Amino acid sequence: MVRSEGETPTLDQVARLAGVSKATASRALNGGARVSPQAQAAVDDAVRRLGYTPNAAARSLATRRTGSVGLIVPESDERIFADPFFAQMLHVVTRSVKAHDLQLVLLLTQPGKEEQRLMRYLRGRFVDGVIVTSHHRGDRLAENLAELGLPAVFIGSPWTNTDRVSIVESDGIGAGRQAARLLIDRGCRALGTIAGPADMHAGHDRLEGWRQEVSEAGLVADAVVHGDFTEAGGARACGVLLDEFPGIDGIFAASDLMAAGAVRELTARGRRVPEDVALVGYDDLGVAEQTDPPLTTFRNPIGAMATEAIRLLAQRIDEGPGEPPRRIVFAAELVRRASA
Amino acid sequence: MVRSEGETPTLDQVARLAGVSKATASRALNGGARVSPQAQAAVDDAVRRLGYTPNAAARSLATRRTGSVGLIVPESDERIFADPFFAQMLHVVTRSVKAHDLQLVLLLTQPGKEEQRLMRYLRGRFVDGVIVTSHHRGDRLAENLAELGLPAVFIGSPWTNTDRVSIVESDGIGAGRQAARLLIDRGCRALGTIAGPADMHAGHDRLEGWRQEVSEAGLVADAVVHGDFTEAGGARACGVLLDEFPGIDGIFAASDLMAAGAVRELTARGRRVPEDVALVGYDDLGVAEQTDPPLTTFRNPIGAMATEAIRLLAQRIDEGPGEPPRRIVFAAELVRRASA
DNA sequence: AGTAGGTGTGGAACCGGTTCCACACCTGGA
DNA sequence: TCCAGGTGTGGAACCGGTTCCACACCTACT
Repeated sequence: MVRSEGETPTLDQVARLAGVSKATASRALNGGARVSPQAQAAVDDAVRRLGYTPNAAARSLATRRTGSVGLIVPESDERIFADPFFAQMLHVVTRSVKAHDLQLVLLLTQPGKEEQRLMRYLRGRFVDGVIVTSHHRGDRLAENLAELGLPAVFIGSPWTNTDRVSIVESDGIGAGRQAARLLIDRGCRALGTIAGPADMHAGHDRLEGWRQEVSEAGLVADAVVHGDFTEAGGARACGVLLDEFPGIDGIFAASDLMAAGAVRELTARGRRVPEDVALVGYDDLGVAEQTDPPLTTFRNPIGAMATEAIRLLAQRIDEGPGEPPRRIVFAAELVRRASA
Repeated sequence: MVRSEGETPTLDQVARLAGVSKATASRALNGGARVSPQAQAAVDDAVRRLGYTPNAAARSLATRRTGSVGLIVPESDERIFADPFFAQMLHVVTRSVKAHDLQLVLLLTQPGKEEQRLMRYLRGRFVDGVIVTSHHRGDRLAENLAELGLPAVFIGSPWTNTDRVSIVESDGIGAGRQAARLLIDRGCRALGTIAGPADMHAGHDRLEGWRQEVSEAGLVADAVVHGDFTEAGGARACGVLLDEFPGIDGIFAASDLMAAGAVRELTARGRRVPEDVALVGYDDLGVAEQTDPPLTTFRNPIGAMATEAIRLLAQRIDEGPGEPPRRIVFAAELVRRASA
């Protein structure tokens, strides 16, 4: 390389070295429309010799694009690192984002807190758009993002402003119904559920579907305890269920981590799974295979959701705010193992 | 707010609304040196009424600062999400970075691969500096970063160019020695170790320390099997150790995850821990407490390392390349539990 | 031969901030 | 009274790209 260490070459230097104008050099860099083969070659060569890379800030300023998107996760640290859901989510989002040649900026915030700070950041246009996952009832993110006019896609529905942002989600109602149906079909008559946190939409839907199916089958659907999506919380909730409804013989837990806690609690109390109590989980992200017995559960389609979310976001960023927000629902596929 | 939805206000509009020049408005925004109280108040008011936030790209272009730093993790996906080390690292780095009012850009790459793409990104000056963790032997990151002149701090030493970048690490040699000493003191005479991957410096140091202490005690230090820092790999490595050195009575594993695998393998083969084989791990990030028996291990000081790394990085970004790179070593504290 | 239309090209404006510098004004000390 | 020195202020240059537009040139068709 020609340039000396430390100082970064500019487009101006490239253009001079190639013997063309900045305008032509710029065009040559970006696809080469309206550039002669000779000019293109000269620029390519100059770029190589100088080791040139466009300055991100300057390009952003001119194009009004940054080429990066934010992943907003309004969740407490413990949950983020204990729940494979987030690891997996981060994984698939990272991969999808890479496929669109975008950069990912991770924006972890405490739920409810720091929202001002976050909005200030977003208003600065550091990112072209955002993916929001794990949205809670109290957050005003959907509203704030819509007002800001920043392209946003929610993975998992927010509680309000659902018509102002794009949403990609899994069919929690359907999963809840299927779980209940499965337990009923295998002969369970005293059903209970360990639901997700009441302030999260995903858990709410699974509970709602379960309720519907149980009621329609003519059974009572009042054995409901809310957990916090952690294993310990699942064990606790399971304990409460057993105390209040001793005859319980079938449980739907809204996440595998909570189901794993339930297995532990049931085993500790001498109940066999599935003989005494059948158990259905949700997520299938590794945990379900490692419990004893392995869990019958639903495969949370987060790979598909993330891919679709990024696609939607990239499209929205490219096309501008013309199109109305979209909502896409993926079915969660039942995976039968031994627990029910 | 006065402005209409969608369009972002500029400094020019703020200045006009406040009745001052752009220059004065800019000064008022940044600390207010050389600004009269009246002008300051007028600008503050205009900012509030317009809901103004400075445009990141424009500011970056002018100041040659972006206000964000990258976290480079050259590691395969499986390991990143299976090993609590990374979760914890991400957690503490996120927190430290926030304290310095910086933004974190997560840069996950496959080890060895994609380095060109990464360097192109860094040359674009999207970030002011980088933290590198989990460096492998084949990577040329240290060299490339040094040449680029981008402030960089490695958590865990790279293999080469150690004098051209700043390094924060834990004392692997000391830990290896201590582990060996502990096993020897409790009466073990046939020692083995499940070392880390041969291409990672952290594992190398722990092995080296162990070797030194074992040799100095007049014992043979040839029972060495390399694992891959995963649980399955630990179990496998333990199996190999037991096959080749049946009389083994003390093992040092370079990570708790591998130690957990070793516990599983030992138990499966009917060896009691610690009665038949004593076991020492490394990391103490949650896993060590959950094995049966809980692991005697070393507390990997990643909180302290991350804090220090960010401090060093922020300082280097502020002061420019004047100061020479620094190297800081933290001791890993022994945590005694039941396995040794 | 004359013109319509396409192709390369470079000058210059522009994106939205920061900062250098010149200048006006005010204060206090000689 | 004069001047040195400090304080606010605004004009203008600058950061490093992209893109609009005018223009020159060349081809092909009427």
